[in-house]
Amino acid sequence: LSIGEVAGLAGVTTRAVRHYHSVGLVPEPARGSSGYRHYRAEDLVALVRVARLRALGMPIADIRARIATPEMSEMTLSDSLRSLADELDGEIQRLSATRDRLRDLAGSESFGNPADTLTRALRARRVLEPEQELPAAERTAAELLDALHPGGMSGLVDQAAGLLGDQEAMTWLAPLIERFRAVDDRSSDTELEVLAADLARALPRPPQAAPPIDTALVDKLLGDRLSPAQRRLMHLMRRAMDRK
Amino acid sequence: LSIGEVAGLAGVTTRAVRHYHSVGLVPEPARGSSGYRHYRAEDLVALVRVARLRALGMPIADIRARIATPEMSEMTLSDSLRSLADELDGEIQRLSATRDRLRDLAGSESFGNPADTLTRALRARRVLEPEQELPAAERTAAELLDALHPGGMSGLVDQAAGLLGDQEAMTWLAPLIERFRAVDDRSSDTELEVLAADLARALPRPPQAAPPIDTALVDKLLGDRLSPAQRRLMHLMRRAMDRK
DNA sequence: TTGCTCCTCACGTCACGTGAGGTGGC
DNA sequence: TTGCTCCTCACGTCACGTGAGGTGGC
Repeated sequence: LSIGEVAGLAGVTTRAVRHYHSVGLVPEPARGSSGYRHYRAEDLVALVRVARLRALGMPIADIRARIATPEMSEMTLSDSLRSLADELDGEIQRLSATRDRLRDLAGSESFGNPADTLTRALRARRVLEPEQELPAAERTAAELLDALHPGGMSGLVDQAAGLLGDQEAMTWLAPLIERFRAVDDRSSDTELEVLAADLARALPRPPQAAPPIDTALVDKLLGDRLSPAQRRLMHLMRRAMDRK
Repeated sequence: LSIGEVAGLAGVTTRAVRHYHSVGLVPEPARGSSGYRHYRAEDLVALVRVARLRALGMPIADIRARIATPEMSEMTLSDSLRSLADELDGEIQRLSATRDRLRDLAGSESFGNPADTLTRALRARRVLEPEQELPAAERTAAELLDALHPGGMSGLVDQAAGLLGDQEAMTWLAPLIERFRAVDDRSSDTELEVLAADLARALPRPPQAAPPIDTALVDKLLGDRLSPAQRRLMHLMRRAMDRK
């Protein structure tokens, strides 16, 4: 038989057959005067054995080990088939989880647009007027928050939904947002400390679910984005939150 | 931020970050005097965007296409997420099927031992005596049949179970097997023709489920294994079966 | 001063796929 | 004589992993 014929019978390509020869999985058959490989029954049997295991997902190294020690008992073969099945179980679970998240994200319409997502959320809560846009600095902040939060902006919005949905909370949160936006270098230390304390009291403690992000990194990121006064305010707030 | 810091925040390795730079997925950030990359908020945002899509299984080429045309609508993004999910569905199905076959084979104890499987089957049907071994030539034939049959030897045995399990059939099948084994070069053409006709009448038509194997290939394989008389017998049988 | 992180090549991974350039077989 | 199959390099795939050999930063 020619290489194309045995390949067809084994259900693999000729390239795969040559590959198995080159790595020693299947011995080279005899050659004719033209250099063509001539396969006999044993050669086909050896090839099909390998092709079957490959089709089941067994790596070449494992197949080689099995061929090197043909006295390996059936028990051991059953065991390795079972362990391949177990590995597949794990992979199927991972893929299923990813698929479910993909379907969620495809339906949520908020993936990859953190600023728009936040704008919509704030408008729905009347923190922004229907036609009012988010200030540029806060759009950047939204993208950063989205990047740092494992669940992205929609996860953040979900997490903050309790606060944003609470009408009573909004009556005192809105003025705080105004005061935060008004901070500049002319704000006095006393003002900053009072605002920091007020904000720390008002804001919910971040749930431990989100892995803690090194505050030094956040500081580095925001360093060139905030005014010195805002940076001092953030530090005061963080200290106040930590004591909480 | 350093490359290690952004990599940690994005949940990837530093090598992956450099790779994204080298293929143009994430722009190179500014460098310090020491040659170190210095990442700012935008750089982190760009990196996390890519890392999220990669974690969802989107190929780099697709991510690049999406970045090249940022005006691509949310609809299109939802669509590609959905199509990724659909691809995963297919892969999950394939993996589940393979896993099930692995579990079957692990339990069947007959994978990879066609001759032993056939010996057991024949002993159970009393075609072989309990201690009688399969003749060497028939062991080879069993391995070849196993290799050529898509379901392997256990599939073949299952397929032949109806015939082997039928006590009445065995009463006339056993003598036919004896007559087949006795064929040699002294057998006359008439004898061969009669035996071929008898065998063709007795054997079940192979079910069409098994993909037909080119008879010329089988002939090549058996050419050096059978005596000329046996080859003639096979040809006569095949002709008789085809007419059936 | 000692680790630790960073830098840039550049080869390795895994199981073949895919030409490139040439020759034998029906 | 014309396709078709076969032959042997040898690079390509995919997304990085892994040293190798060297230097800056805390």
